[in-house]
Amino acid sequence: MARSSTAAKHRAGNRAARSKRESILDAATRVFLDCGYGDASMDAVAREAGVAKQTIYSYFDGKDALFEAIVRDKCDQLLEPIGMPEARGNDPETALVRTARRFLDVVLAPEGMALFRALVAECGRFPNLAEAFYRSGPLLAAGNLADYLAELDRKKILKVDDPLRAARLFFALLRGDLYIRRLLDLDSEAKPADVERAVADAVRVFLAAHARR
Amino acid sequence: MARSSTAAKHRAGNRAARSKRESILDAATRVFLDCGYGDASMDAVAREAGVAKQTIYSYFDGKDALFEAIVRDKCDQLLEPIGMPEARGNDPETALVRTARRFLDVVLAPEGMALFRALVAECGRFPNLAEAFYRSGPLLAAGNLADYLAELDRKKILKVDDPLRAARLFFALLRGDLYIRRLLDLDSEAKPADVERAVADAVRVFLAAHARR
DNA sequence: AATAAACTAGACTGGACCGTCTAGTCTAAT
DNA sequence: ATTAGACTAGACGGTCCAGTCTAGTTTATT
Repeated sequence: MARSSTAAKHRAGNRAARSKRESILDAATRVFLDCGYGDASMDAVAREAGVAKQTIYSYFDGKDALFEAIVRDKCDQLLEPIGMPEARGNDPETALVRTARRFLDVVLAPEGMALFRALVAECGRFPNLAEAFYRSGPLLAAGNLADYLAELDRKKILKVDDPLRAARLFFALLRGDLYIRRLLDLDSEAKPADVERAVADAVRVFLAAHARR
Repeated sequence: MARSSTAAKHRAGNRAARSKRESILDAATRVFLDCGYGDASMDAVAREAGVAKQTIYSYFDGKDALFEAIVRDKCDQLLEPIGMPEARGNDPETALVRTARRFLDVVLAPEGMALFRALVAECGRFPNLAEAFYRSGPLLAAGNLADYLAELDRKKILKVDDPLRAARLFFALLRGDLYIRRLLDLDSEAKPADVERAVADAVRVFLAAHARR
């Protein structure tokens, strides 16, 4: 273990190395999410990062590894707000509206969409990435909401027999027409008014279905 | 207009030419939907179709045109059952369950999923294909269901203020956890029991939200 | 049978791109 | 100043592939 390769040092991380690593990651994120894995070239990443191609290979093992790194990075970064449980006031409507808004803001945004499209496109090549995304995104979000719904059920505020299933249905309601159109890139951005309407619709239907009568 | 090229004759379509054209389309469908546009090679299509590569180019203008052709083909073919309006009995639950089942059978099936993944992956390169899919799939299906819901509202069986929005929400409910997991290829096939549960959940929530009280 | 069109097998061109290599430059520590 | 490690610019080998071309074979039509 006497040998200490360049790559190893980089992975450990000086200050300078970290910043170089990050600028590579930034550039790679732009290139990969813009072009997709197949059409992204390592030369383009190097150019975008203002770095020699060799430098990329001293920080990352290859194209696959770089792609994995940027996807995991963006997953952590984008899904963080979705993963956090919403403030649990006793007013379910407010909490649901906030949860829904936060979800759609991330999911419909250009970066979130590009990430998801890349994952869908490459799920055959990188099944582990798809799995990681699912766990830290949809699964975590549904779990958190389920906890809150269970609480509302205990307090007899709503009637929620199966909190996890209910949570998943709530997020499903949010993946409506707007979502499909964004996924197919038919709209380049979601208009805030449409987002607000999607939120309101989902909350209304959800509350109607789980009202205590 | 005296000239009659090979390609022109093929487009007009003998019987033999049509069958050759179809075997190319079949092979191309398999290759494109298996590998994705980028990783599919024309040599692979030729091999799979049992045809010389030149023959493909005498029937289609190039890789793009071939991809367009197979996507439009599969759209027409797969989305046909979704586009048809459901028998309109006066029992909304039965009609909704049937509609939901038909939708999920197509959408979750390997071919339907592969088509949609390809569209999502290539929507940047082929925006017109995404648009065509949207119109003959989600838009048509929602339109048909909306007509039925409007009828139910007129007959005072359900309360549906905005039939089109309601129809879209119904289909959104069907794109739940099962759908996301299939889209990311985390499950290779949907278990019938899970499909049936997704159908029942969606119908239950939808009816609760639109019940006449 | 003759002839033209359709088809096949495979070579070939031109280009893109991954990953490596070389030669030289910059930076920082001794 | 010297020296080692990090970085740059660009060339290069190898692979893959879209689309074309050639030469020969099959099919169908007259």
